Amino acid sequence: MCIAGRSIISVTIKDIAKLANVSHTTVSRCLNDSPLISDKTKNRVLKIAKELNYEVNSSARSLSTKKTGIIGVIYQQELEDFGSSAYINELFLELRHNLETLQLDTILLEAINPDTFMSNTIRLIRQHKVDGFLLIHGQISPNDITYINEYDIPAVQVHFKPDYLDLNTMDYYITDNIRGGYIAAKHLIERGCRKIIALECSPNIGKEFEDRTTGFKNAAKEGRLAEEDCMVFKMKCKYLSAYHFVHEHIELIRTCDGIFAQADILASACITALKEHGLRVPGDIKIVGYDDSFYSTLVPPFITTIHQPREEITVKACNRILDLIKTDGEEIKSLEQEQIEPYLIIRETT
Amino acid sequence: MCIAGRSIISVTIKDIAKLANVSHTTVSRCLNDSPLISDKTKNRVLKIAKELNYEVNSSARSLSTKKTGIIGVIYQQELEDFGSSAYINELFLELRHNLETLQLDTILLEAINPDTFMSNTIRLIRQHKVDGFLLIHGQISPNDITYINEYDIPAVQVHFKPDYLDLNTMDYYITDNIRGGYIAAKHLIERGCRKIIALECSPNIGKEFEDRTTGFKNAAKEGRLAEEDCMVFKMKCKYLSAYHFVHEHIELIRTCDGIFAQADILASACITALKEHGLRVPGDIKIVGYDDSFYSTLVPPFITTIHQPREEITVKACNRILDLIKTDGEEIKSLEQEQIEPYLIIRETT
DNA sequence: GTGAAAGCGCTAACAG
DNA sequence: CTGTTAGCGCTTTCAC
Repeated sequence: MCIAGRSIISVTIKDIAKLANVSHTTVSRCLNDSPLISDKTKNRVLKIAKELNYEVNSSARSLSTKKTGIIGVIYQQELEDFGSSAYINELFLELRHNLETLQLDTILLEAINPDTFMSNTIRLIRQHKVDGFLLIHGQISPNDITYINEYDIPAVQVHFKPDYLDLNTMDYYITDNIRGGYIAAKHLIERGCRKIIALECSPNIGKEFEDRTTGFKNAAKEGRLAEEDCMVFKMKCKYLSAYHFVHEHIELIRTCDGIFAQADILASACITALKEHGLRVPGDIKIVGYDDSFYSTLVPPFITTIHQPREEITVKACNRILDLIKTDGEEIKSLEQEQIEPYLIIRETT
Repeated sequence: MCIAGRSIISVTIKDIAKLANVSHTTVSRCLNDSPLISDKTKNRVLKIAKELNYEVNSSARSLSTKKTGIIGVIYQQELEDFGSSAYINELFLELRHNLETLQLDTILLEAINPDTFMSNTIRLIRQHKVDGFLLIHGQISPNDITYINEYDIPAVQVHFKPDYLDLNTMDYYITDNIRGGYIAAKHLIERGCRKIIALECSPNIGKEFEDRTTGFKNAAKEGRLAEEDCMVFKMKCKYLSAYHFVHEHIELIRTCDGIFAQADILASACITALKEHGLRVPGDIKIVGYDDSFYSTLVPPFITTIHQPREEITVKACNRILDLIKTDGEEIKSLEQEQIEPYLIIRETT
């Protein structure tokens, strides 16, 4: 099937114009649903467009509108380890999905090109390759942020909020980690725990884990646990770290009745290791995880955990970026900085 | 920092041309390292370009070259479950990384738009939004394949090879699953196993798992195992499936000395469940997994497994797609269809 | 309501 | 070796 000798793969508005006996300008207006055009011609043109299976040439449109319909999603290289970043990956897929719903395509990249060490963020902006950014990155470079702010590039920070920056100028949707830690500890205490260990992930990304510990301590104080009965241990967010921790501190752990693991993967490791020492969960010791990632329902007993409100975060972030792109700095946009509350999901480990 | 009153963010070749006292054509040639230009002007122009921090406007370039520098990577929606698709995700990140090394950006999408149920593949082609595709998808629609073939869109199938299609027209890099199954079983037999259970993942994507079973049986026959001593059980590729399987068939399993789990996650589940029944791995029963995903080194004992040659596959696929894009159907391209051999990694479960 | 014409930033054919 | 010119496909004034 060919139009004027050229394969159907590249139908242009001129082709449609010819068949509809109008100018290509009119076709363009029809396709963009301009109010200038009469319904009659609009319908006729759209029908032909459909018949020809027309799709806009996005380069051409971009060149003239300066919009690409593409969002750059920046992720953190170090999180490539899918084991310890299950939640981030779930987050990413949700973002991509939501963007698609909003008719936006997604370019995924690391902040830094691993070969040239140049900023991908800045490159994409200068190349006009994306309309904006979603940043799932706890340690984005200050340069990038400055650049984004200076040129007023639409961008929203998702999940992470780098604490080394003054982010007064950038939108973000993050979770309330203090609250999450608080809920977790409070739940343990309500279940009767009086001596609790918190497993804090380290290194800290932003203050994510530190905050969870803060919340944990707040609840402990509120529940009148003695200082020495709420201990905090830092470790890498890896299965083996928690696994070895349990083996190395088993005597201490035997004297405890609760563990707050700041990631489900750590909770899962604890359960396995405890089992090897003959300790029962939740009989001998109760455990609360964090994230509500797939780890929490991988092996029985399923893990009581803090649900990260990914649905809300991703939907809001995607809608927001779309807004920013559309208004494009016309109106002075107010800042959207929201901290969304996580909540407890009770399963079998408490 | 502004050039002619416009912010540095949009430096064009005309800006450079003015400063260098040449035509914009010359600038374009310099930037593209044309042999037509004298070294002297080339150096001068490039220096200025660098000073101005010039980056090409990719829409403009695309419009005129019909190349976008973007590859569409199509993944399978059902694989969103990161638990049971650890390997695919590792594969994807490697692909993205390699593409970036080749100066290609990556748009990630599902084959079908989940809202409109239209083909994303075809949309992107018609919109001229990508130069080609990498397909990590076992069940890509015949329509998409037909379209890709008909219009000669660069595309290479990675890891999967849909068996319902005549793929004589498309490049692919896949792994030899029959070989993988064979190696796994042979290793068990060499370690002294005489009664082995194979856990086959189902549903089958392509013939991936079926092939592994075929290889398994070949090795069993070669090792003179009795028919009834090499059993095959099908199950979902989920942790819990294998976990429950062990509990439900523990009496049978006690009579066995080897398990070939067709995914590391299944192997991991088996180990946990066996431990709960007091069976030791590898003492009482030996286990070989598949994929060499992060699951295989998550919990001790680390899993002996079949390494999927992801490095080779991804590098070859990315280089190939770049080739296809460059030559752009000029030369009649020969078909690249390679089946790459997986290999055994011995760890602690055998 | 519709069309003619200009322009987005780049590449490429053609001329010199 | 370099410049002039046209054109990629679309949107957007401006005129009618």
